[in-house]
Amino acid sequence: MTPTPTTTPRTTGVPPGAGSSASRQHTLRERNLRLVARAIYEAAPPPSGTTPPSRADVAAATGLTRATVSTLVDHLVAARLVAELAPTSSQRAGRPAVPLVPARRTVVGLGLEVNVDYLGVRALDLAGDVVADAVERGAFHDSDPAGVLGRLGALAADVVTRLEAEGMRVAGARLALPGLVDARTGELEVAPNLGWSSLDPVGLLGLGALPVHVANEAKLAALAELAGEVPPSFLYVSGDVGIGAGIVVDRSLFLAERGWNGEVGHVVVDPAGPRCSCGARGCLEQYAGKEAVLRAAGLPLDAPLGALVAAIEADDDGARDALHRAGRALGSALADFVNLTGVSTVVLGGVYTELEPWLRDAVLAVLRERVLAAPFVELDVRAARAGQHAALSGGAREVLREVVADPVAWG
Amino acid sequence: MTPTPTTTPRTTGVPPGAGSSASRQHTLRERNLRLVARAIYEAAPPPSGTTPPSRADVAAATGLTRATVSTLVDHLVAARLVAELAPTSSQRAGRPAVPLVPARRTVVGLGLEVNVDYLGVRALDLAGDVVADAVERGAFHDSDPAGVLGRLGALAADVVTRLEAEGMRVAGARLALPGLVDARTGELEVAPNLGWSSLDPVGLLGLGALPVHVANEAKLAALAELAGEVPPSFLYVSGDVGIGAGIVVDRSLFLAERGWNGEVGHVVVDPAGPRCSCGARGCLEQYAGKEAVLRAAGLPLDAPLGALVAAIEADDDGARDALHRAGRALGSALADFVNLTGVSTVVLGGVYTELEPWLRDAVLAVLRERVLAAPFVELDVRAARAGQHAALSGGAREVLREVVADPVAWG
DNA sequence: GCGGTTTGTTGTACGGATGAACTATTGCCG
DNA sequence: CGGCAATAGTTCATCCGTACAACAAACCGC
Repeated sequence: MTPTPTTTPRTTGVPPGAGSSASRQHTLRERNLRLVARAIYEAAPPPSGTTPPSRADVAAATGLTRATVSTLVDHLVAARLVAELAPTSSQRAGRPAVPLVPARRTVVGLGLEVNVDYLGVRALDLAGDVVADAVERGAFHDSDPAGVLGRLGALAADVVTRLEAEGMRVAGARLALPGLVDARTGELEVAPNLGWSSLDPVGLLGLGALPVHVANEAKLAALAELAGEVPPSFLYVSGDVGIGAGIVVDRSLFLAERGWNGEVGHVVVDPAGPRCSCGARGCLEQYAGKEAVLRAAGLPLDAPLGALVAAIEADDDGARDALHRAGRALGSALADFVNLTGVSTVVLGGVYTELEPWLRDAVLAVLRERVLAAPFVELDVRAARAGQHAALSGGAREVLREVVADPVAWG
Repeated sequence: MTPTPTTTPRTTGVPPGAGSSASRQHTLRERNLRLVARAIYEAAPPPSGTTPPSRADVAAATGLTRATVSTLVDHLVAARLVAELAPTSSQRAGRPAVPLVPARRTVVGLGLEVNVDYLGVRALDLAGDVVADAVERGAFHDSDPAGVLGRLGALAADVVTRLEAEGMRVAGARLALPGLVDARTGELEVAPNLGWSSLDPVGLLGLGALPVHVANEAKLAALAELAGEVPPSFLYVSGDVGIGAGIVVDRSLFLAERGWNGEVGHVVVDPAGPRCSCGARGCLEQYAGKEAVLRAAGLPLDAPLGALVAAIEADDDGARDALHRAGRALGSALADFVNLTGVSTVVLGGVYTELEPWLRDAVLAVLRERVLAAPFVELDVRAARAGQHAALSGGAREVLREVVADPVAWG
């Protein structure tokens, strides 16, 4: 009866993206390559006392045969993702093992960042070494996105050409921005402190073919903590003018929907409190934001953080008290955070890192009072350990994590 | 030099559980079996108008060859996980397809629950049909765990023997409890409304070899929503005396660390508010808990929910106002929840389901004010659709999800 | 009833992991 | 100093699961 006898698109009943994709033979190889790469990489950094693993060690750890591991490792070595050290004759009998370590200065990841008072580029190699670092101070409050991102792009391009001249391959880049970034599209919705909104930062960088992903600054900074010893899951809270957070679960970022989580700065501490820029009343930001703390301590809003530390160390009771009250408010909001996410470790980043000695007790005390599971878990509050401009390191690290997760793409 | 020449345990440098395990040939088959099973199962339920997929449809959807899909489907049919319908001669040319559907009454999952006023067992088959349902009312406030769980175990054992007599296999069970359950060990730390603490519920059930996992009631109830049409990620908030929640991300439960998340009942709404049983002040429970709402509406604390609904429908301004205020408080706590998790859909469960018509506007209004990403996402607040005793269905469903995820174990 | 069409099956080829040898290189001990 | 035990890494035949292509089966329309 239908006049058009064309092939009618049938409703098959199977939804299109139902689950992951089909596994073929080469999927197997990819997965095992990843397994071997991870075994080598995760063995490397913190317990530096131990010898790097050999092919046989990797075989034992992964459950693969020595034969299989051998061919896989050969691939990784050929791809310059893994390097062999000189066979160190151990004190044991038998043929000496060939230690396998992450390759140095072969493949690098790039971390980019624009924040209120600086922009920068950092490159890490697979061993975690900083092979390039370029930070420019500036005042980017209410700045021009095209100009600033163009400048950052030029800086990054310089770094890339220099590294490539030295024979390294740049695997990709992560751009950290202090705002709401759509984890799916990579577009920036709004960055209040920069005065930016609704733009595509990757295009403005002008970095050509280099794959660049964009993310929120606090979230990339959270990933930088993974370079050291941390529990597999933690909340990274970054204090600045605003207060952002990254949720790390099993060593990877929690990004439901579009990744707009961790907005701890606008958790209500007191509905009768002062009005916040977001329109609500009594947001945490009004108690524990950088400006709120400086004001409470009787310091000018543009005072450097060192001034606050100096005041405390000079036994300024006002300053100490300001931090104590900020810590209680922070604890209150973090109690909600912990109650809602079930993650029991809090890492204090941003300006909180330096202030941690005077914040920690108050935060922890409130957490102990208010977290329901407190009797059954070990609550932990600690300072971040990733150093200056953590988002740069975290971003670069994340690029390399992808390389290790899919070594085939880099063979 | 060491006096004992035994093999010294070497420090290999590779951490033991580094990543997943090795992929062998049969891993490939397992993964593809899962893929095929999912394609068939996910195609089945909601768009019932469409024809079930054929082998060729599954091949097209998964990217596998028709040949491969054929052998895999044959396995699933032999394992009685999938059934073939009669080849329906469609109106198209060509050999008629054999529609593939989830098998009925072959493998079933069991949902168990003990709550304050009832205990029950429910069995679902792979098609989602209820094949057994046994609920007993009771008053289990401050009850004896061994007695109550023993009774539930006996009830479950009856169901199991009856179903097995009919030729079905019981794949496992999930026990829902209104308290803090350790997602790793399955132990119950505390269930205030039952007066239980520090016990191993699985042992007290006495169900022998049947694999039973334990989980929080709200979390299993959340999973029941997946039977209908829901977004892949949502917050399920279950109102009762206490207020619990389940966080569903990409159609599976978010369970960081020990799964102690979603404690939205103790988010602070007002630090100057009334004291809560948890020790803090102004917890959401004091504003939007069942008893708080009844009290505010001028009803006795043990009044049935219907009384509140009746009062509202009789234009009782006090009752309507009580719900409006509860909705505002709920909205405030949920705004924190949404800001912290980034999940923008809220499903109202428990007593909130029935009250949703009078809660929704207030909740949504506060969310629109307070969620930072509100301008960029579609916030949604809706009533649960899973029906009575959702945790029973959610638990049973979860068992079956595991069966489908690893069909090899049931071949 | 015959070509066209779609479904499902059969046989061959190929890629990748395995396990059992085998080689390589050391320490230990007589 | 030479044989032996021990450990690391490699080689090769085999197995397993998927792809590809050809084929059989069952329908449509004309």
